[in-house]
Amino acid sequence: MSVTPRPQQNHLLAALPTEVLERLMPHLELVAMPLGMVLYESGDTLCHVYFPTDSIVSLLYVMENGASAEISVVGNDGVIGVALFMGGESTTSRAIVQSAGSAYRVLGKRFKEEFKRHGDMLYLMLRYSQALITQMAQTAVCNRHHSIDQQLCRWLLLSLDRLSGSQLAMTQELIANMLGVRREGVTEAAGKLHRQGVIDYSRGLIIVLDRDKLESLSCECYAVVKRETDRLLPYKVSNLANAQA
Amino acid sequence: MSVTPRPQQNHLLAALPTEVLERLMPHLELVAMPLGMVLYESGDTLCHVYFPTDSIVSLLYVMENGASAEISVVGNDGVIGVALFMGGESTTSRAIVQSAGSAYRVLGKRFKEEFKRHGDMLYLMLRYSQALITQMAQTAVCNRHHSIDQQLCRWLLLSLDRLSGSQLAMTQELIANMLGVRREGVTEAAGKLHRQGVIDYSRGLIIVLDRDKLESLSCECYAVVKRETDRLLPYKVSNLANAQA
DNA sequence: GGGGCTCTGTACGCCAGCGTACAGACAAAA
DNA sequence: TTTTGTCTGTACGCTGGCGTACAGAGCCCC
Repeated sequence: MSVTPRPQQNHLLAALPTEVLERLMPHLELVAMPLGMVLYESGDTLCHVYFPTDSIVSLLYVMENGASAEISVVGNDGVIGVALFMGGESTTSRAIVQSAGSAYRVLGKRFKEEFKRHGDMLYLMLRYSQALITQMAQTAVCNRHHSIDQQLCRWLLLSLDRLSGSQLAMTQELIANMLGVRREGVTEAAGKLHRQGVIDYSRGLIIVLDRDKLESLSCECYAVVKRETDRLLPYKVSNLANAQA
Repeated sequence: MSVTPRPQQNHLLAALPTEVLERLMPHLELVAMPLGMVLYESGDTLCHVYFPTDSIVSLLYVMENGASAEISVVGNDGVIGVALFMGGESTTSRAIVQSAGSAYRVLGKRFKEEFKRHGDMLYLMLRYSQALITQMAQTAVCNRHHSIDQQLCRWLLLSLDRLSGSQLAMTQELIANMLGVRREGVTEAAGKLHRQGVIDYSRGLIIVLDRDKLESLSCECYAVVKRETDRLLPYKVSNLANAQA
């Protein structure tokens, strides 16, 4: 537990050429990411970008009446704070830690310096942004067309992919907030999965027993996002500048 | 009708410094955009980027079973084909003309050359991309939480903003496809608006009579997207490079 | 051991939106 | 003028998810 995570646990950092990463390294600051921590609020001017190593962050939109909906989810596959290099400096959503862990962060200013060198970092970040866009688009589709049962499966899979192991510490209440549905709806959906032997859980700890079945019960949205993310960001993104040509 | 549209009718092109626009000008090709024209299909490799002058294009996700949902809408305020410069070269959505008109297009290759000069074009495109992201996020929220009545208002306003005048040529069937709901649902919602004197319509032509009321009947989503878009892309985006610093 | 808190399970009425079906209204074509 | 096709209106039963309410169950702390 007390092992210091390496920056390379984040796939984006790992995908950077070594010399770029070394340039960045002195500016990387390890931060603890406790559950519920708010990295930024809707409208806040971002001052850091975060690269999770083993934590998961949700981008959540909170409506005027307090209801919420998850827009996308970021783990060690991504970065929080794309608005910094997109030029907007802030977004209309909230970034909140959904699964505790750590992250490396960089001052936005430093980060933009590297970004502006117009090399691998820029192309990598743009590709990641497109993956994020895909995820948001699919969230919109899923919210329109799929049942809570299906969405819960999708959500569990998205989280699972960003964690090691097959457990996730998560209450039904929190999941309901993310999905933007009633807690009771999640209870029912989870109950069905339990009865089918797909998951096990109690008091905020969910254990996935049968991942394959989970995938088969999920809507197509999970697979679409995963396929596209893998396409855009293969494990080791090599020679980005060339790929861009 | 037969007046040739100017490139500057597109806000993004208009926002470019004159010397950049002049560099681009020889490569701009005017194309007619008839209703229903598909600019690209899910998975297609994009070869042009399109700058609408007076047409409107929907980014639509089509599911395996044929059901669809609009992800975002692009008019003379934007550009179709961000995936080209994001590096993915394709997307999971379809781009289809929702309102006939014209657009200027540029070969992706040419466009990327200018983009890579790393100047105003790049920053402008990134800012636009963030506006697009905001729109997608809000679509997801809206799909989750708001009634068809509210969504129809939002949709009409989004379209209206991208057209001159207060008419839109659009059947209820098409609107239903965009919103991802039943045609009958749109008929009912439109009927309510009609009875309240907000709109008038017949056989594919909708006339907005009371825009203020339309805004008041819409959910917050419209205003959120509009505010953020205006923030990111003020009418004349000046001195982009400095704004980025 | 008991009190309090959080998390989960269940129940009931309600309604928005769905699927389906069909009829009238209008327009262009024949 | 009739026909044909498109667009719009209405109806009916069904169900998924909502709002609300409350009860049991596990955990921590005093």
